[in-house]
Amino acid sequence: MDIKISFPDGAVREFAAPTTGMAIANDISSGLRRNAVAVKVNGALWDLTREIAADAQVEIVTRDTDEGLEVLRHDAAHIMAEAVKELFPETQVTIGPAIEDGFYYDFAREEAFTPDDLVTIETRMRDIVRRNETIEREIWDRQQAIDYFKSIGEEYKAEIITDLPETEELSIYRQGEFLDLCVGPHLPSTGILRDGFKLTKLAGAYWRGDSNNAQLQRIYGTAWSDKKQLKAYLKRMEEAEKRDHRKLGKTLDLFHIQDEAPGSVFWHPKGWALYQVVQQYMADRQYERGYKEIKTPILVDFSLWERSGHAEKFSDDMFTLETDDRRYAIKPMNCPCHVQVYNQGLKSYRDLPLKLAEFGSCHRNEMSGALHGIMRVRSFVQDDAHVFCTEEQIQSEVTEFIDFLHAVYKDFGFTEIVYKLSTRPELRVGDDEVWDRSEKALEKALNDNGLDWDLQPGEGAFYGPKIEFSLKDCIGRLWQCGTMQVDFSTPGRLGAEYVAEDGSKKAPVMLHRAILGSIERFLGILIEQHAGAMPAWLAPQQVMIATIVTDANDYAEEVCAALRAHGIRAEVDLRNEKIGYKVREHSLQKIPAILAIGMREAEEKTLAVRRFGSQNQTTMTLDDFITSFTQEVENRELMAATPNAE
RNA sequence: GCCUGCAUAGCUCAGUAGGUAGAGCAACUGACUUGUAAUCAGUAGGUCGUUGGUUCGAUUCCGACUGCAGGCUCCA
Repeated sequence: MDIKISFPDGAVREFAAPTTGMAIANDISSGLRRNAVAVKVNGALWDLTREIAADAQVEIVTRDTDEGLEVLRHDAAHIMAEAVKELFPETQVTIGPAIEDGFYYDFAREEAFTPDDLVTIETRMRDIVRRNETIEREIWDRQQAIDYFKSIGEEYKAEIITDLPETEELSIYRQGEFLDLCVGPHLPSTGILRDGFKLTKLAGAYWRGDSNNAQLQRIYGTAWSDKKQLKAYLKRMEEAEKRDHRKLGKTLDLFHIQDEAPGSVFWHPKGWALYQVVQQYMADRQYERGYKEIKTPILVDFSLWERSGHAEKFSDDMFTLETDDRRYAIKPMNCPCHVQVYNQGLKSYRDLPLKLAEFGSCHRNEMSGALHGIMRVRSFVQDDAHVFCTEEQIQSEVTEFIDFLHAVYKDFGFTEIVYKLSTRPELRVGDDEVWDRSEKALEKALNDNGLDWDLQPGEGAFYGPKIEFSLKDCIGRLWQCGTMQVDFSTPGRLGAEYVAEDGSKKAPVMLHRAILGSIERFLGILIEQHAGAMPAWLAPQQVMIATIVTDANDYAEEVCAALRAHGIRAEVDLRNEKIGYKVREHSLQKIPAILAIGMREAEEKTLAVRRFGSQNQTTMTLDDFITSFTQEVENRELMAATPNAE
């Protein structure tokens, strides 16, 4: 009997039933068969060797596609597990998925793996690939599977199966002596993985992601369709690490952190200049959009935190101190203080929405292992603001905020933003009906803006749902920056109210929101985004005036004074060095414009302008330079447009 | 906080099978007055993260602590 197989290009061909993905690929071309790793049957990923017995829509998945790579990476994880079981039979295997760029597998073993073990394991993996073991899919009975894994000491696997829904079909993949529970699909044999993989790092990971559980040993690896792709990836990572903000913070002399103040930043003149540009920019944009900037205390009596609910939920993260028989907390958040400002004087519905903003200095006693450069610190400043509004105003305020955030991120050059919506957790305050409305409001705002977003069920704050806006660092790690949180609880707890149209007193809704998140974290991402070469409007030092001969010093000073008078951040380099030396040094410092001044320029009252990223020089008058550079800064241009961008 | 690893000059790094360390750049001094990514010569610079132990002797071996890196957990 023949079955009809239709392909993505619309073609339909008949095959004798049953057939397989492998047979179909082979029938199309030997090249396709060689590159095939799986097959999509009516949209579901299947093993190449699995029988196709009825008419179907079929697509061969090749090794260089995203889905193909996922299969390869998943197989790499299984092959690693097989290698580990061969080398260290006392080890229990747990789970091992494919992840972005690679894979990992979590192992339970008394003894710790060493970096040397990684080399041994990788070598054994290559043996297994060379053996080209057949990988077979088997359907097992639930109890049989539990008994089997228990019998070989794989308690974790048995636990996984026990927790699977009864209805689930149990597929077990067999490769050589190694059997693993897995939904698949997998390669027909281990040899197909080839040699585009490498084990990268060793880490601890909690069983089922819960820090109350046992800690397992996780081995990470990366895997690609071939060795060339692997090398390209390793090269990419190496290049990306050059953009690390911690490295650039040092070489560009922006900031440092030292042992005596872990998680707190010492800002150097150039770093602080950048910091202030960003903060002032934010202050101006907020002013334009009707925010009122305030400043509240850092040290506040602990009782306020008890009333706000922070003491209960946050006390582990709070720094506290006792003096004169009073207990204080160093604020970890600004919200309770903002409510105190709101509470001064009677508010009417006509005052809403009231937007109170603060560059609030917060301190949180983050766990030592969580600290990371200036991205995750213990002392940071939030571009925090609280919008006090009525329930009816939530929707428009959230929409307005997303628009605001986009405008800001665009100015800084960020285009890739990851959106997440976190909804009601189990432990929460407020009626479900109110939660329904606020979650809907956030969801609608995301959808109205046509954004792709991920749902994080149960991840919301106890007082309300939130949207998280995350940006990626140089190696693709995600950092939450912006946030929008709906809060029905805090205003009531802290006695905030307004007089409504009907004369009754009501508690306002509070929207906690930040765009940069923390200025420290945002600057870290910003530095990595631009690889330290900041656009003119952000560059801490915008212009360096470098003299060629000492006789040009006076003119150089004159130029510097004129630039500074126009608000341009300029310095002079009068050192007795060759121009080539100065150009090299200031280029390495990634200064947007170097103005070289020799006798020619001094006599003609001109400048030789060299922009960062270009080898060219353009001679122009001081006035022309000031005009064009000022324009570039005012427009917040991301790329040097004039005078000689490459 | 947990797991693994790391800590040598201002920076980037080398080194010691246990006998108190070296390079390049930077700094300082002198010469050179220079035209777009490193001018030459000389000088100086280190309790080898802190702290216990083993040893005749520890920067090196072992332990603790602190910090950092990667990951987990947690978060802006």
